[in-house]
Amino acid sequence: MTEAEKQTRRGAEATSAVIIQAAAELFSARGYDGSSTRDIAEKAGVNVALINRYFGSKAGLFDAAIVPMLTIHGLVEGDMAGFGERVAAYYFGALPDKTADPILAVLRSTGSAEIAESLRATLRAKFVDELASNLDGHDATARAAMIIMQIAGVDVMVRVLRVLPGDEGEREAIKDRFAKSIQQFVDG
Amino acid sequence: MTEAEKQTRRGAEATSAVIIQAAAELFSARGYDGSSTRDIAEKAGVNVALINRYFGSKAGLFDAAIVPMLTIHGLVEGDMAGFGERVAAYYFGALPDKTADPILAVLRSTGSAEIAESLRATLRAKFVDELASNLDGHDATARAAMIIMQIAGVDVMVRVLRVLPGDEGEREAIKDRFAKSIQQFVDG
DNA sequence: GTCTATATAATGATAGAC
DNA sequence: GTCTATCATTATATAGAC
Repeated sequence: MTEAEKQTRRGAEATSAVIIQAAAELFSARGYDGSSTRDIAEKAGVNVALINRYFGSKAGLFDAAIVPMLTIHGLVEGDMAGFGERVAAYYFGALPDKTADPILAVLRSTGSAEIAESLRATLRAKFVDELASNLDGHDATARAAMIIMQIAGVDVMVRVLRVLPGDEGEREAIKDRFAKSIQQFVDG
Repeated sequence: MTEAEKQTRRGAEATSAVIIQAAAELFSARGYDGSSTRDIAEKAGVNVALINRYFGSKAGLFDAAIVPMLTIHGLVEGDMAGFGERVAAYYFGALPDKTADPILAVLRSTGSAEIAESLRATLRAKFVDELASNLDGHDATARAAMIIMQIAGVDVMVRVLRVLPGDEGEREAIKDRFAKSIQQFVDG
């Protein structure tokens, strides 16, 4: 390996990718304020300076790593008659503890005014409006809003704060009610 | 005023009180990570050093300023038949932009692992269990959990992220559905 | 393309004078 | 009881060598 190769062995694209992956995981786990650029760089195995080189700023990295992942495609694909059950199974099932979850990243970053402000339009379009377009019948937007609010609520209480559920019996009871509560807004 | 009085004109109790008031407002507006002890001290009109003098640490101040305010007494007092309407009116009404709101403080502080961890038991007792004790019929805990999750969801989407509602018509439509959705878990 | 070194600023916390 | 002064740490971001 030549001296030049030592500094070229990954390439801009691959380096961006590993930074984005590390950022997505850290932002998900600790939120925006809780994730330092140093920690992200270390996790990615790159030099700190490269974060600003490729993304301009920490906020720019959040935009690149989290915003494009904000989607509900995984939830709305499939029969909408099983939507409530599907969402309930996701939140009250095995709980994968995914290494990167953009919704967790957003909910853990609500303390940053900069992030919250920049996300408003994106969340509206990618969540509320996108879901509404998958709902038949009237008042689709209000019904989509109710569903998104409930998903945000369960995410905060179950995954971020982990206040719920208390035990296994409670988990089943809440899961059942949650599925029905979501589904009623899908149905009308 | 003597030299001694210059350094005694408020007293420990009053000084603690103004610090707590300033902290409650700043933590509510910017969350834990977003509120520096210097900003809190400045807002309170006291010296920074007094924060550690009286509360030991920034976390100790959060405990003193936010945790005792975490209660749903204001919501559960009154006829439970009107609970859903009451909560909906609160979140979709004039929106007071209260200067201090402990729930906002918590939701904006979820990025801090230290805070989230220390709040778990308190939130469980003061919100879920407290509300459950105000519900008649079976499965009170699961129903209380559903209500708390929906309140957390509306708080995040409406007050913290302000993704909803889009306009006035939407506000009314969501408010109506939200009130009914809450009330159904009060009724059984 | 990647690094070292550093600028600059802010943080939480403490010691000790008054 | 309150202050000044400061410590020690950490943060984001940039300049410039290689």
